Amino acid sequence: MTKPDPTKLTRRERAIMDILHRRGRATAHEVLEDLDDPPGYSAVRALLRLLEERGHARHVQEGLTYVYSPAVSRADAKRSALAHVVRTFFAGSVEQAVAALVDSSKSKLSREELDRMAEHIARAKKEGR
Amino acid sequence: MTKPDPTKLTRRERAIMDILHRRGRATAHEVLEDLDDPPGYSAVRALLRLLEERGHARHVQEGLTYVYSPAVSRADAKRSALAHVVRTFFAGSVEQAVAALVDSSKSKLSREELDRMAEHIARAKKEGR
DNA sequence: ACCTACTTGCTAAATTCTTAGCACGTGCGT
DNA sequence: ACGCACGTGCTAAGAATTTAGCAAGTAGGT
Repeated sequence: MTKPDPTKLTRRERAIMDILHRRGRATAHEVLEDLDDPPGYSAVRALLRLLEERGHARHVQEGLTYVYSPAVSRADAKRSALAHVVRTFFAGSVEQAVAALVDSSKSKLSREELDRMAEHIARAKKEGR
Repeated sequence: MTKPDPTKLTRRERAIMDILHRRGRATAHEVLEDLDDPPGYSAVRALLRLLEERGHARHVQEGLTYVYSPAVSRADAKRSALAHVVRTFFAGSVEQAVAALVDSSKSKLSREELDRMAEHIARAKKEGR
């Protein structure tokens, strides 16, 4: 089982994989809907087939149509996406990334969310002892 | 001034922009060093020229050689990279992203870092009142 | 049973990326 | 002043991608 490397994806492939990750699962039509600058329907189908062939996506047949989803677990995808951003833009510092995340949407964060984050960090502190 | 859209980058272009962001500034040779699966030197130079032409990068001449850097401010780049990941993998929830970030490297985070994060959140809570 | 509306697979052409190579310019050591 | 080592710009060929279109199959309504 060779793990698919997301950095080797083509531009369109990347766009499609993002949609798959965002929605969890999607048909060719749904992917098409979400694409910026959308190509034809056949093009989307061809790309989905390719992605599956290369191990980035899977599909399940539902009635007559294929429903695609990412081949890697959501958890792994999250981890590696975050790791990449942290490494690329924050010199590997998780602390800085968290700070930026909080600042970037300070106004949109409810008191409850902030409390839960604080709690989460407190818990990490305990465990890490 | 139309802002360059990072999602429209080609695979190699993306790889190069990541290096530029990571290093802040780099010559063609440095970019080449950092590339996985490196192409020829001319290829790198050509790509850098293209990136500049399309507004993704700039260069400064230093002695005889060009030193490239990303065209957008580091702050903007961070913001949009994070926003993209949060939207794609965390259904827009900053809280979940922060949790994943903390969990993903629990063991590597020092007590001091955790304290500073907690402090940062506390401050956000105050301001948001 | 047939027609319509939908699906998929596949092929091959069009477009876009990617690359190497050549021409030329600049600074430095001899 | 010359030659060498290094830089850039450009062009055009090669590789890879993206795309549309056609053939065929399935379900459902009439």
